[in-house]
Order: sequence, then structure tokens, then C-alpha cells
Amino acid sequence: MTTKISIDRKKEIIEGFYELAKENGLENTSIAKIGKHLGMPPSLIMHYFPTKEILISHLISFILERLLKIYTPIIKELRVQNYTDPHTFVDRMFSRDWNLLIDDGVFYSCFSLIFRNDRIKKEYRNLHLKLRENLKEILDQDEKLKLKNTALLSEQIFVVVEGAYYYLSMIDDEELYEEKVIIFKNQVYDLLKS
Amino acid sequence: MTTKISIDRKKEIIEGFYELAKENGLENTSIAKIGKHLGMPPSLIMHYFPTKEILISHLISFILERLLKIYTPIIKELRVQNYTDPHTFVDRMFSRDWNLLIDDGVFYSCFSLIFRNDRIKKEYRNLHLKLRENLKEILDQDEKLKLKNTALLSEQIFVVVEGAYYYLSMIDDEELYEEKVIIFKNQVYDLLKS
DNA sequence: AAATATATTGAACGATCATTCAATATTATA
DNA sequence: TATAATATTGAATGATCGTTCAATATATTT
Repeated sequence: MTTKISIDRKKEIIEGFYELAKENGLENTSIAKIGKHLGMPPSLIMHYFPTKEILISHLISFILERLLKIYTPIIKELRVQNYTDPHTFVDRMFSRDWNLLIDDGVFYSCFSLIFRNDRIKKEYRNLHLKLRENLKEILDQDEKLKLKNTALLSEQIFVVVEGAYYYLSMIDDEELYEEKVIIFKNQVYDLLKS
Repeated sequence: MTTKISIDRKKEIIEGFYELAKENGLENTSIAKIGKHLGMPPSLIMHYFPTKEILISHLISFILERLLKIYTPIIKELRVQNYTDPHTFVDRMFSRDWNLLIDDGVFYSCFSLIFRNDRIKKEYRNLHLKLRENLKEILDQDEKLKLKNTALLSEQIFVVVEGAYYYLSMIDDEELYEEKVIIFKNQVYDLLKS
């Protein structure tokens, strides 16, 4: 039986890890630093997470769960209204809430680990499959899309969204950024129209 | 005046760095390991690259230059023929040559550094702008696209390509992988048609 | 050939890394 | 309340990190 203290401490450690990784980068965040940040000895961290690999693995689960959360309120909304304009969904996907929810630097640092860790790769894959399934559900509610292959559509939409996020993360100029966002939003709308 | 030896050594070191990063991950590749791999003391590496930050910066330049090289043969081909079917270009972009040219793990590891290093971010941004300009040039040669906004089209195509590469890197199943590639290729063809 | 510049070596630095362990404090169970 | 389980501490481990430096070898210039 896992105690309440154990659960709380684990959560505390992972969140502290995330905060430091966000501030200094994943590769610059050590167990000693996390301990200092949280006011506990490194040995306590290792009591709950026996190796750093396990610790990182939990950080990734934490991030991916958070990311999934941006969708659940929309899904709920959808269930209540029995209809949701897909444009609302698209707007939400390109909104800044997303960035607020999870730091891009940490996200991509963790992502880059998929290439040498199959468990992490699988976890990332599962998230992306879930995201696509969720979008499909939403599209299926739309009368106008009744004859469409919504699974395919969902796939096509996400490839634009993910490509856009990747590309936009390199752009500093605010004006240019907004300009590009409009382009990619329209690209998604075109997919919904065609 | 930079000597020939100096140039060769620098290249040797960067390539050794790349090889080890490909094998063990960027974050697990130290100067000592590079030295061991190349049979030279770490102090020699630091003679040519005074800090590790500078070394990483050169690795990134190396990678991005390599990536750009996948386009130049097509551009040349285009100049000779005075016409190139954009489909050839699209096929090339989704081909495995790309992966052969540069390791995805190293590429994304380096990419994740843009979020805390403005010089690296700028370098990545410049590459992506160049890629788009190159594609625009190619599209401009196509008679059928004469009335099109080729700059916009290039942007839209690349967002699909980059989103696809991101997503496909999570997929292990060969059959599923090929299935998805077809979807994304068609998505690009649709952009060229519309 | 002498003088100068560059290339290369190998040992050493303190800092930090993930991890271990035995001791103590706290909490839960009997 | 006694016993057992868990939580927490702090010191210590060897390994590895990036970096420095003085010495030597090799190449280039005068």
C-alpha cells in the first residue's frame, strides 16, 4: 500500500524537477539541484525514485498527462452541448494556453529521448494517438462532416498543428508569429472545408 | 591565418562528436569520450574549441549544413532542366535519404537547445527560412503554379513535412509508417492542386 | 639554421554527478 | 504501548565532468 505521504512527496519532487528543467534545461537539472530547490537531501529523492532514469520517466508521464488535459475540457463541453464548432477547437489548439500548460523546451528535450528509449517513445506515441482520437470524436459530432473520413481528417489536422508548433517555436518576432499562426489556422480550416 | 591542420582537426572532432552523439545521445557525449574515440587527449579538443558551448555550436552548424545539402542537388537539377515536377521534390522530402543524412535523435536534441540559446535558435530559424525559399524557387519554375502564391504554398508544404517527420519518428511499425507517409504525401499534393 | 608559431601531450584541478548506506525520526499497526 | 514500517537525514562513495597548464614535439617563417 502506497502511503499518502509517499504520493505527495513524489508529486512534489516531479513538479520541482519540472520547474528546474523549465528554468535551466533538462540536461542541467541534477538530483542534487532538485533536492536543494525543495529543501531535501538527494537521498530522499532516490528513496522515491531509485534511479534518475525512473525519475525522468515520471517527469515525462507528468508532462504528457498535462498536455492531454488541454483537451478534456473541450470534450466535456462537447458532451453537454452535443455539438461543438471545430473552429473553436482549432482556435484552442493554436492558443497560448498550450504554451502556458507545458514548457516547449522541456517538452522537446523529453521528446528527443524517444530515439534511444523505447518506453519513452511508446509513451509519446500513445499520447499522440489519444490526441487524434479525441479530435476525431469532436469532428464526428459535426453535421457538416458527416460524410467525411474523420480519422484521416484528424491525422491531417494534427500534422499541421504539430508542424506549426515546431516551426513557430523558432520565431521571436511577435508580429511575424501572429502572421504565421493565421496562415496555419487557415490551412486547417481548408482541410475542414474541402 | 588558419592552417590546414587546424581545419582538418576541427572537422575530425566535430564529426567524431556527431558519431558519438548519434550512438549515445548528445547529453551523454563528453569531451573526454570524444577524445578517447578519436585517440587524442581532451586538451587537444579544447585547444580547437575553447568551451563545450562552442563545440556544440559547431556541431549544430555541421548538422544544419548537412541538412541543407539534401536540397542543393535538386536545385541544380532544376537549373539544368529548367523545369522540375514538384512531385519529385515532395517524394524526395519524404524519402529515407533524409534520415540517412542526419540522425533524428541528434537533430531534435540540438533543436531542443533553441529554447535557452538565442544563437542556436537563430541558426535553426535561418535554416528553415532557407528551406522555404528553396522550395519557393522550385515551385516558381512550375507553369501550373504560375498564378499561385508560391511563398505561402512553400510555407504550407513545409509545415506538413515537418509535422509529418515529428509524428513519424514515433512510429515503429513499418507498415503503419508507410501508410502514414502516403497520407501526408497526398496532403501535400492536395496543396499543390487546390 | 635560428626563431617563432602552432600542434600535441599528459597530468592535474575542483566541481558536480548519480548513488549508497547507516543512523535517526516519524508514523502506522499490533 | 510495543513493534514494525516508512520517512528523513547527512555524510561518503567513486566516476566523470569541463577546463587549465606547463612541457614537448612539429611545422612555418625569418
